[in-house]
Amino acid sequence: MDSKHPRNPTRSLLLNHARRLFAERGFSAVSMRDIARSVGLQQSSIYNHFDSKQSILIELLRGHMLTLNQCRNDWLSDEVSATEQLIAFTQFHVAYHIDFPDDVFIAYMELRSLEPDNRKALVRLRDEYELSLQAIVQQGVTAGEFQCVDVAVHTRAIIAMLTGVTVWYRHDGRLDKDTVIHSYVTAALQSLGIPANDVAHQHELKKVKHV
Amino acid sequence: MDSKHPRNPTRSLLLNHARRLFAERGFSAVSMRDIARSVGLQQSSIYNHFDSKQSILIELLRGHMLTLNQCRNDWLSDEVSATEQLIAFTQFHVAYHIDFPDDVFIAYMELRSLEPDNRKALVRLRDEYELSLQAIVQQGVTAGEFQCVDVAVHTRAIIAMLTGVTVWYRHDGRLDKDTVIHSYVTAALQSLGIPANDVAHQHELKKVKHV
DNA sequence: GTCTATATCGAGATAGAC
DNA sequence: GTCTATCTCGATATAGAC
Repeated sequence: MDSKHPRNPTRSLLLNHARRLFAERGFSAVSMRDIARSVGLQQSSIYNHFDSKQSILIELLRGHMLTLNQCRNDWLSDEVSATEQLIAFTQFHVAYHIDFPDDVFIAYMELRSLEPDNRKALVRLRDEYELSLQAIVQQGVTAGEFQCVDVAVHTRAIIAMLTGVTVWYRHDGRLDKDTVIHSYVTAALQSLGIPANDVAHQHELKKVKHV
Repeated sequence: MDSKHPRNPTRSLLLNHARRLFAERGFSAVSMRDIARSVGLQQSSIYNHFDSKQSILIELLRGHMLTLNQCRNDWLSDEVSATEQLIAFTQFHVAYHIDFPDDVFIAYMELRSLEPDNRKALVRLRDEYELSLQAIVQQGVTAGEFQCVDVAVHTRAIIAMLTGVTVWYRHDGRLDKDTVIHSYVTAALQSLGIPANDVAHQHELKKVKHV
């Protein structure tokens, strides 16, 4: 059935509008009528493209999680120091979260709206992502580059700190994207005991390499 | 009407169960029947204690926000250095968030479920709390104790970092509450450029004073 | 103050014409 | 592939007996 092909334009439109609505109001508070009307269709027409409301959510969450891991792997290389890896991770994470805040918000809030099997698969992808940062932190602690009380707690602390950018960042706000990223890179590195002078130095190196 | 007095036991029971259900499934996904059945009542009996579903949410959110600000004011004194204030704030914030994760989660997620007027009043209380941390960070930067790129961004970064404890902390987990708090105090201070040795020292001082 | 019964509405999903 | 019409269910809220 061609209508269920990922590149069907009506289907893509529905996905994009559902993403925005789910992020704004929450999955349970959005009706199929809301989604249909936002793209100028009748409610029943959605079922030509998706099996159910839940299947729309699953596709949004799977797409986000897979893309996040894929982009992370493309961006990072593991042939550098833990400090350089942390800088690269932070730059990637904040930039991605600034660009796709709706996906991030839905992934954070609506995993519970999934049936158990679907939820488990997505939690695995989320854990994979978080553990990739934990490996960096552990490597830095082992090498004596980083100082922290507990690697697992500190990893979660950094992830939460960076992800919070989605709550307040606005494209027309006081600070531009690069400044915001620089702020978070400094905060993340300093949180692990890297002095501010070294931060500025390393950060600059990384920016020349990757941006 | 006595049934709507705050200390009515059935009313308190309803509030407590609604809090747990809203945190687990989200406001929109919980029905009045769910709340009533969880305390052994019929659905219509709730209306003897609350005017509407929305009024239950308002009472939970208002209670949380007022208590949070009140407890913070009781805990902190502003006659010490910015570093000492930050330690006290972090200890309070993490401890409170460990103790009342459901309130925190609902406050984060369900402000959007409120009608505009009610939402505005609560956003004001939330901002008041966040600005109290921003004042500490600003004081530390001005005094040369703290290093950061942008005070507002770094304040939000710290709040998000600390609040994240609600996502993963379990009372029967690997780490006890004091160790978790110590981890976050270290992370917060280091993020502002305070060296780890000083952190251990100051933190100990603070613990002796307050615990 | 709790109950049963009911009103009114909107939800997700399906059937079948075009 | 979209439409209209409809099914079935459960939602919030109210009325009135006890």
